[in-house]
Amino acid sequence: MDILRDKNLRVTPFRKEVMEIFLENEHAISIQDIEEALVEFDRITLYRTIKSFTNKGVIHEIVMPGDIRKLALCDRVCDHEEGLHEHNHIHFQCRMCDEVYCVESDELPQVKIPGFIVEEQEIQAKGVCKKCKKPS
Amino acid sequence: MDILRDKNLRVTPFRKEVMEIFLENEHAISIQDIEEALVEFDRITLYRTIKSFTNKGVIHEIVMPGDIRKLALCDRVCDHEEGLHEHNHIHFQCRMCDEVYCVESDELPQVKIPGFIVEEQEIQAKGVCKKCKKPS
DNA sequence: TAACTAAATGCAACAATATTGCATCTACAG
DNA sequence: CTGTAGATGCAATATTGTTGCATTTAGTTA
Repeated sequence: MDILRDKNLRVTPFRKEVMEIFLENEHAISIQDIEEALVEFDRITLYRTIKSFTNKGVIHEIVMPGDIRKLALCDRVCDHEEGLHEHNHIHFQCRMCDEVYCVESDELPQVKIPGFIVEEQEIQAKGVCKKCKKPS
Repeated sequence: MDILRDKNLRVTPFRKEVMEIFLENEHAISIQDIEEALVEFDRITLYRTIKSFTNKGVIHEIVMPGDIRKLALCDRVCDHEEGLHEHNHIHFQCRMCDEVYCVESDELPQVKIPGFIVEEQEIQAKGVCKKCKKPS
């Protein structure tokens, strides 16, 4: 739970539970996933916990086409500050298992749009994930 | 209103009004934008209208980081079927005016992820739009 | 280890957003 | 002009997220 302490977030039993859930999953999870994983909890506290985690850069929000909203730990693939996503960080959704993963791309070329100044870009990809490609 | 008729959607006064709003704006609009533009309306009908339009490919939904949900006409930049977005279609949000645009990129290279099969990709960009870059 | 304090929690109440069922109406095909 | 599938509008309800406030607690300091 040093992740929390490092970000100046108090380590409470509830926050530990929530962190466990994130650490157990290697893919991004939804708020519903968290709610289902918790045995007993207060919704308001959960929402505030998520907000704290997001503000401090412990987790980040992922929005995919089709109203899919997920959360994922930040330090897995990036080390962002205040919503900035650098590196070759891509959000990938598998069409077989539907899971969303934060992955790194080999190369991530900068997009150009005539007349527009592009400062940040985020790529969302769909296809088949590593697991579904070659089932264990 | 041939757009609607072509997609086998009945042309009703309400749908005409909604279409007008889409046609008046060259950027994507939110449900709230539509609600504000309508003088008097039934929310349920509006939601159902949006759902019909989306299902038939008249409009498409755009989800941007930060819980930003917008709607835009499809035929402007793409000719998709059932949520498939092909072409060099990019969703761009201006950090000055906050508007979201559907734009085309010069080139849009295919992203590669080791171990994953990438079939589709969508790019969300942020920066400064054409209008804010050089104010009229 | 005891006490303090800012941070976190949990309850109640609320606000905003979206959906379902059903009766009525209407666009448009024949 | 008429029939009917599709669209509308109302009521009721579900889902999702927020605010205020009193209470508790993590982590610091004495």
